[in-house]
Amino acid sequence: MSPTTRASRRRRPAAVTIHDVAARAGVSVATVSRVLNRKTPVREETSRQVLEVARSLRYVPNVAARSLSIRRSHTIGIVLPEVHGDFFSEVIRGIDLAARRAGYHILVSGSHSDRNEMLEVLAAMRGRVDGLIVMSPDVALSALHDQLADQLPLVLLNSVAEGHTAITIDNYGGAHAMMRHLGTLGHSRIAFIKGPDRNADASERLRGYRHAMRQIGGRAADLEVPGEFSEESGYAAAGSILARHERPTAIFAANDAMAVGVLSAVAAQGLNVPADMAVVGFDDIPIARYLAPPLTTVKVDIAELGRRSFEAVIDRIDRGLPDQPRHECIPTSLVVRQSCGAATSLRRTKKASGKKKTTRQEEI
Amino acid sequence: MSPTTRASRRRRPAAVTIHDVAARAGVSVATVSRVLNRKTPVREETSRQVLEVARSLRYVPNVAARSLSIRRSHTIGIVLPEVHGDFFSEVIRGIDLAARRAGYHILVSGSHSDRNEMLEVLAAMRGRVDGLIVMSPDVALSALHDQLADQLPLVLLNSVAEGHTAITIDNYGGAHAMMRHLGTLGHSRIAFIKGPDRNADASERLRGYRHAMRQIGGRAADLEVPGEFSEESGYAAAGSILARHERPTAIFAANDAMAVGVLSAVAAQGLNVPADMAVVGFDDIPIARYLAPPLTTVKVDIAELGRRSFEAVIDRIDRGLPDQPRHECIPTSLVVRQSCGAATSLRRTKKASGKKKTTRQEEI
DNA sequence: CGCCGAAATGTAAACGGTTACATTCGAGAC
DNA sequence: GTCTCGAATGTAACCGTTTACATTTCGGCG
Repeated sequence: MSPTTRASRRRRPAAVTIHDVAARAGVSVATVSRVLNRKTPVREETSRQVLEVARSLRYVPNVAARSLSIRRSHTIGIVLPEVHGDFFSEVIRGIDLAARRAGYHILVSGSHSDRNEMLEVLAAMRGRVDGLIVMSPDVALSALHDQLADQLPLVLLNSVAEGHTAITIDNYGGAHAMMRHLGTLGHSRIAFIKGPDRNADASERLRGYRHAMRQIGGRAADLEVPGEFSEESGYAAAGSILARHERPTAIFAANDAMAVGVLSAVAAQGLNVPADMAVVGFDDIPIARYLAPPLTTVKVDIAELGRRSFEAVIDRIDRGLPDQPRHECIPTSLVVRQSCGAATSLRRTKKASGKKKTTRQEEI
Repeated sequence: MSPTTRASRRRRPAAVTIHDVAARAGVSVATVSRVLNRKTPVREETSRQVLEVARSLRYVPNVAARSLSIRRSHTIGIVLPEVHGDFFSEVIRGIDLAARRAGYHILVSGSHSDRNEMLEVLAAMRGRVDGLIVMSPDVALSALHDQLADQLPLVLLNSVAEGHTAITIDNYGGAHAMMRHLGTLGHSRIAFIKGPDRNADASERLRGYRHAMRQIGGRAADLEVPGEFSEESGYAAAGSILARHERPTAIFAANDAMAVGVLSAVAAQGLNVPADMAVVGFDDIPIARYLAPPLTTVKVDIAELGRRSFEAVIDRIDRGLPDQPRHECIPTSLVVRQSCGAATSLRRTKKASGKKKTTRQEEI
């Protein structure tokens, strides 16, 4: 029974397989496989021959068969709360870029911060991916332990949990630096619009705010207002802040989306930013510089976050898992624009370049 | 040789397979498979038994093996110019939602509108996906014909090409409706900031603008300014428009990102929107309503675009390809806010609900 | 000229499912 | 009790690779 005999036995037009290539090139499938995977010595001559036949036949290896055999899918799974929005899509982009270079694919799914949905997604990815990048700022990871415990290399994004490798943003440092900046400008009654209660980023930013407030000597608690990271919640929060009898002089929104809402609310009351009220955010979303006035904020290199997390999974995949969990922290930088009322000369401050945590950059 | 004998022969901890389940449940692998796939009659009793064992063993079918056997990956590929940004990430979200419901996964990659990169991505997806959703507003699809021609079900997003099913947005209708609206408000010297030259969306929007200008009687050509769909290019374009000696009374940016730049530029010149200059955009990105002043724009249901395109691929996958290419068009709706200077009473106009093309909705 | 060992290649057994086909089971008809 | 026939289940081939192990090839050497 020649190798070609069983071509197109069942459904479909039948694709060309490694057997077809082998037959046509007059060698065995093993040789073809070796040539294609650059393994073990194959005579130059044979190699060229095989390659040529493969190309002429438009042979494309069947990934399923390959995966089944080598037990690798060359795909990594990404589970995020959402798959849209400035932040998440930028993370995806960062990962995609790195993955592509490494010959990997990405499988993306949003969990909507819902425990069951998350479990579902995780279950569905099982077996499809060689590693997992999970971001779950809201859902307690312990709840997912069962699914995550299986021996898949895992990297946590912006959330920490014992025993797992994690990559996070320096939320605390960023918030703290922003507060120092506001302090420098003379502000001390600084209101803070918080993010969702159990969101890890949000609570770190809050921690930075509180710590700085304590240093400044303000009573932070009175000035904290709840928010949900949405423009709408920022708008609402600003409303409540502006209504205070002892009005703060600055508003620090825990993310830019809320800052956008704040700007809108402040303008709606006929007040001027930054003259009547300084407004700052966190994230440096693309439109931040185009707001009126341009928003002072904390810049986060999100794509880098994605890139690093990919490197981390790959690392664990490649050397088998048994290395201990690491924890990386991506530095942030202050971007001073006009909404904070700072003099707007172009100036760039870098502390001893290199391992700086939070750099500061001012722009026009 | 009992089925369990060959467990863990090669690498890795060895996962539990269908054979293990079969052995433990005292049935054959065929029966297990049938139970799990709800195929052909299996006795209620047996079924329960198998299900129980499977659960207790935490059995998860190996997708690679399954794919290899049934020649389906239950995954569809998505190729977009970029994977981040408001528009693209929203498309991904729409597709993800629909896909998840149907038990499908998505494989995403960005092409950066580069021909070679696109070919690469397409090649890498071959065999991994059951169908493709491709958006390539810039790259001529003919260049990709070779890769696309293979028998994979394909749906084009926002671009049309002979012989392919396509889903597009009613860019023409949306732009035209916006122009009618501006006309109603008394504008006739309306500048238009175009999108990238060979971008399909951009040229349709331009077509809508031109057609409307002809009806209004203006000489459109003078008033068209190049743009690149970025905030920055909008800013620059606005600058050149404002410098004209016979200044237009309104600026229509081909997308919201550019409109953001325009607002910023107009403000920078100390002019007021809409009093001195009406500004409108296209897309209705999330922050549009929070801009100062809130932006009048054309709303596009992007998630819906994603959803529909998914339905379309699935359709073709399920019934085998041989149905003729369809072409669907997603309607748009006018969102009147304040940047156009219209009276801002809340009013909602719907023409005979149902197959309306462009609806108009005004809001506070 | 036969022998040796390394290099090159071939053979066939996995990988873990699905499913065509064969087999067994069991209830009702006679 | 036997026969019949559909329902339930089992057997094993097949999906297309990779790769351990077996086999062949071949250049040099005694």
